[in-house]
Amino acid sequence: MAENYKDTLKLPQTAFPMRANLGKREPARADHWENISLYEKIQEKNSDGPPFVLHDGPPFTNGDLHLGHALNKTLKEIVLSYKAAKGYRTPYVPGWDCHGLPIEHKVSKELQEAGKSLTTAELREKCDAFSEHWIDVQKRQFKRLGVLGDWDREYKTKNPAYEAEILRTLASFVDEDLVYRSKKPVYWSIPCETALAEAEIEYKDHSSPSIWVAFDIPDTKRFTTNKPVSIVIWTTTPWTIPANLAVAVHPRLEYALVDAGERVFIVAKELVETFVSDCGLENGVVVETVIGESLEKVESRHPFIDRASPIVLADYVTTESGTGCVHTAPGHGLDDYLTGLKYGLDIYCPVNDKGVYDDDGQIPEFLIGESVLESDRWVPANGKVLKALSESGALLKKQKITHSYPHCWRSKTPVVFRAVDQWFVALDKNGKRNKALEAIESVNWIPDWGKNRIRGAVEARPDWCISRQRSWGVPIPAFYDDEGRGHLDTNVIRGIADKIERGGTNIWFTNECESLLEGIELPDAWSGKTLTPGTDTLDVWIDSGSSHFAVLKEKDDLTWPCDLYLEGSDQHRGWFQSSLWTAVIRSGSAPYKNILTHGFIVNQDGTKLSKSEGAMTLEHYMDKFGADIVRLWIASTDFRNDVPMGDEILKTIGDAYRLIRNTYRFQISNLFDFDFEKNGMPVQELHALDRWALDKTATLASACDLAYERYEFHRVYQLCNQFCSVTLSALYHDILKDRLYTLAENHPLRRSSQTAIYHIFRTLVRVLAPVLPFTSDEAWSYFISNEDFIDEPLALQEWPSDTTMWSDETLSQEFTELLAFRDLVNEKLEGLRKEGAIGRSLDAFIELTGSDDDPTFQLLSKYHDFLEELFIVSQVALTSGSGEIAIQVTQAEGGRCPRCWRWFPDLQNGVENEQLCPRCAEAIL
RNA sequence: GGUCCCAUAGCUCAGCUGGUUAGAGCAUCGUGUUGAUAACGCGAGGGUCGUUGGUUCAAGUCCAACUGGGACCA
Repeated sequence: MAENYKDTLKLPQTAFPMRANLGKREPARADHWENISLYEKIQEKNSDGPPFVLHDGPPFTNGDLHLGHALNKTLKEIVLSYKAAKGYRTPYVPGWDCHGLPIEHKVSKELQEAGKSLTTAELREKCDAFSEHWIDVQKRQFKRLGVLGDWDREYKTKNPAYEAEILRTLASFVDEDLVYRSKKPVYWSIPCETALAEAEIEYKDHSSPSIWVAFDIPDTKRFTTNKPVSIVIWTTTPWTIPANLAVAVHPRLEYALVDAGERVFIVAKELVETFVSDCGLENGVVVETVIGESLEKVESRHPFIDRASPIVLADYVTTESGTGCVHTAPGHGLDDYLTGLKYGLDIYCPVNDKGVYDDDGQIPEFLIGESVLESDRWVPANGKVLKALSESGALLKKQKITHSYPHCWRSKTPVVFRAVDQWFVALDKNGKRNKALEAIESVNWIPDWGKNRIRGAVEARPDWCISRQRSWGVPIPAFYDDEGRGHLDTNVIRGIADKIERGGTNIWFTNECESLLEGIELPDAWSGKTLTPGTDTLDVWIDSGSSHFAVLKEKDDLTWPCDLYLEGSDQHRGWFQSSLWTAVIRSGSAPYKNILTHGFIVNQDGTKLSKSEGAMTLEHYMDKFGADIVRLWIASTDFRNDVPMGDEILKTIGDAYRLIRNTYRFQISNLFDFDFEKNGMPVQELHALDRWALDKTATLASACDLAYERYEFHRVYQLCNQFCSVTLSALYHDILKDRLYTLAENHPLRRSSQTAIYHIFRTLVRVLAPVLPFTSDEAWSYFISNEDFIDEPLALQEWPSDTTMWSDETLSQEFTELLAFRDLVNEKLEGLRKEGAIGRSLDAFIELTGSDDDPTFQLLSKYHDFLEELFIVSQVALTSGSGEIAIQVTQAEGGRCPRCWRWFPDLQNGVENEQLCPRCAEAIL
């Protein structure tokens, strides 16, 4: 019976499951790797290899990982895994970015909702715990993703030793005399007496006065009119008028002089009509127009303070509302501030922490002590300013306006914008900016446009504001005297850094001044002063920007500069830049040799990920699809551009994954009775088909090698995908089935093919391991011992090196031709199949007629004995003739061998009287 | 609004320094097989290379503008 013959076949056997069940099974493998200290073993294996140091950009520790994290970390992992396979020593110290507003904000909010109010030190404890919690979570999720690293030596920006290094970076800035104190406007909550960050602002509707104010221009001779001329501004914050230092116009806008009878007003030409009607100047007539540019530096006078208010140019001026002439108070607006810097204006802010006007010698007496806190009712400051404007004849019109206005998230009151003293780093001093630009040149930027991007960022960056009025960060060890002047000293910073290294930054918030400074030599200039420690913290970009000092220079096995930073392209302005500045200032050169950037995850249609999709955690994807699927998806895209994600893409990746998995499985299962030591054959002795397959494998390995080298992982994906589906599944494996299943166990052809499969598997699994570590390692375990886990995981295997010996150019060309001919045969077979004459190709007989002079026919003749296998048919006859090669396909005649299913002319075909073909008869002896 | 980046079949990618009818895999459709079987084979259809101009004997490939998308900044 036929079934009995099936039992005599060498059918594939393996315990390697067809169904991956990755979501469930991967965690065990990740655990296994950890249990056997795989990372350490890899390091040990390559301990004498050349170093390749990738410095990890630390993720922020405030939530579950999402796909963006996976993208970044997987790319790093692929690089390192490949480099390790190539014999490089690849120490990898993962890091965590712990300080910062989002955490402080979240924690504060929770405390507020619980009705608790804590001291700064207590708040910081909570932030620390919050951050620590997410470090644990994220670490677990990264390990689940298959990220191998030195997790025991991870770095945290909140570690005391790290914090000390941050302060030493600051000290190096002070050494170079780059740090200075100046004002800059920030959002300010008056009831809370604190600065607010963008994230702490809530926008709500608010009713404000809306006023038109005329600033007289004394020099009327420059205009054709001889009436008094005023330039008109429009504002909704009357209380900032006392701080007005300029009026901004757009350089390329046209401005009109509107004659309203007794006076002439300047407003943007486009807005004349609305201005005239808003201010009820019915008789207004345009008598002259000038271009904005020509008004630059023309002097106007402050309406009630004896002070010039020059006209300045600014690109941000629009004609969407107002008059096209913008009231400019550098101490009360960011645009105004930048314009102020540009024109060398004072960053003037007469409003103190409590939101009232200080007596600074300029503020009119009637305003001193008045609060500028906005409310929907009477605001004393606004009222008195309006009164003064009105009395001086500058107030053309006032009305109420309701608009969206920033409010404090905590006190729910309107916030003000006010300049407060900040610490800055002068970036142009001592040629630092040029140094930074030079350092950029020494770095290899991938893709190359990255250089332009960071160059633009470095060139355009204003002086670095490094102070924040926050709690969850590294304190700036500045001391303030009785007059409020801030003092920073390099010795003191270093002394404090040493203390913080031992006791953590909390000492700054808990210890008394004396104990902080105890044992530290103070500069002479500080003597005799009563000092108070400041409460500002450092910009967190100094935190992460100091990582190369705190990590690369602190650990002996790492290098400074390192070989590679690999982050999203947004870091050109962020971490790449902050790291560059700290390195250039403190060490004179860039901390990295190569910068590789990736794009961002977008929807399949190319649009930004919506909130709900973006909020989907990495764990969700790993549980549902598997880490290897996530990783394969990442490898499948050209990550230098946007990385699309969607259901269709996930499905495609799933299909590609199954193709690879089944390829592994087919190979493993057909080696069940193969022992390379005993049954392996020398490559030269292998059958041509097998040598061809090895040639293809060699090509694949070298192409993938190059692709990895160039960080073009999508090429690895494409190459392997095509290799599995075309070279193997459709050709090599399909042809091999007959040999492997039906020939006698030790038949040379069978062993030849098994030898090739053995080599191919070892190569393929190694090539794909950086992308698919779980599945590749799983397959490797089954390949080695037919068990799920082994002690020598795949990651300890070297990159395949014997592949170059498999190349065979002549054979490759011959096969290219044979395979092209095979396509023609297949077309014919399909025709016969459509007619219903045959089912499987094995049912066919092929007669080829061609000229003996025809090179293709000669080639076919050379491989005559192999053609049946190549075409997977029962018989192939070659007949000499003339002209083009004719392909005659007919149904095979005679009988079908019940064991191998091939047809033989002299075989009886009948269930009753079964008869085997000679080959099979021999095989089952 | 500014700077930078991207744009080739339904999807993911090739297409080098411009040169014959633009390629691959997957997906789709049809079909065979049931000895890789929640697997595998065979065949077929599918793109005016985002749009519009320009340079050139010749452009997916160079230039410009525009459109759409993304990153950063404002």
